[in-house]
Amino acid sequence: MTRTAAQRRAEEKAAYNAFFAACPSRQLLDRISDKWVVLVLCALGEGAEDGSPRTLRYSELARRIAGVSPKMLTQTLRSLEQDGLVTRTVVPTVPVTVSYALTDLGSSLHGLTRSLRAWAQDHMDAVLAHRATAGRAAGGGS
Amino acid sequence: MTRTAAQRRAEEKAAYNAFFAACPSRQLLDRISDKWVVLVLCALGEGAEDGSPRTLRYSELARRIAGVSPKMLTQTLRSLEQDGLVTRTVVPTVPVTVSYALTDLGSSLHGLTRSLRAWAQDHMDAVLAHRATAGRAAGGGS
DNA sequence: CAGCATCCCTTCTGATACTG
DNA sequence: CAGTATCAGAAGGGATGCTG
Repeated sequence: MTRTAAQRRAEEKAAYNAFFAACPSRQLLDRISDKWVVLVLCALGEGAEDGSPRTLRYSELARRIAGVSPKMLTQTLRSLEQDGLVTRTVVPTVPVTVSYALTDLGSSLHGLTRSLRAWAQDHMDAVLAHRATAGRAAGGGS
Repeated sequence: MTRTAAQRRAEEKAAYNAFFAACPSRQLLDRISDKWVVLVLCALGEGAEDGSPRTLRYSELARRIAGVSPKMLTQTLRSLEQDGLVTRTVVPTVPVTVSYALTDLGSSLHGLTRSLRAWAQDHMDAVLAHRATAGRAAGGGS
């Protein structure tokens, strides 16, 4: 059981492994593997590569991400805020104004979510084609 | 790259856009934004960059992805097979043997899932730190 | 070994309605 | 505008038992 400090450090460095059920990274993976998370990060990150924060208001996000209910949008934003991926800024104007923006951490994930969205759009036809042929290859079908 | 505004409009209109609720790519995005999908693709794709298919048996997958129930594993594999991301090969040995492997389509997504898993593992500490400070920011920290 | 079927509980998610 | 609260239905997901 005796381990050197170097060994222990190396172990801690590779400590997180999403293949392990008990690993916290599994939960994190579950969180970011979410339709709304991907779309929110995509919306907030679009056009922000140049460094401009691209802050979006709550209603702007809701408009951009068609079909999202206020509940899910709020829930998603809250979890992202808690995890340090987005910032929430409240401006106490008369009709209160709330704007959201990506943090550096969020930006680092945005690239992936954008690719994910792009993949879904780019390969939609291929998947659709496969679904159409699937199931009839086995001769099954009543 | 010179495109008229009309051409660009037509192109955007025709393309899949996950921001639209009715767009099929929204459903596809929802499908691939799944914990088990990510882990299965990660498991099947590991070490397959050189072209070796890296086929895994059902039980091997189950062992690798700790904590997955047979139900979820089968369900995930079926959906991936239907969408043309993995192939399912049955070898009629006495104890029947079933192996799974990524298709080209699946391989194209594997890079993203691997990055996703890596992101979760790499930024776990940062997220954990943020969660710890979240909520107590208003009352000062300890 | 590799599933499928079933039960059953939990979580998620989407309307709807209401508030500061 | 930017949420919050509540409810009901849908889906997720585990445990168990059973096949080929």
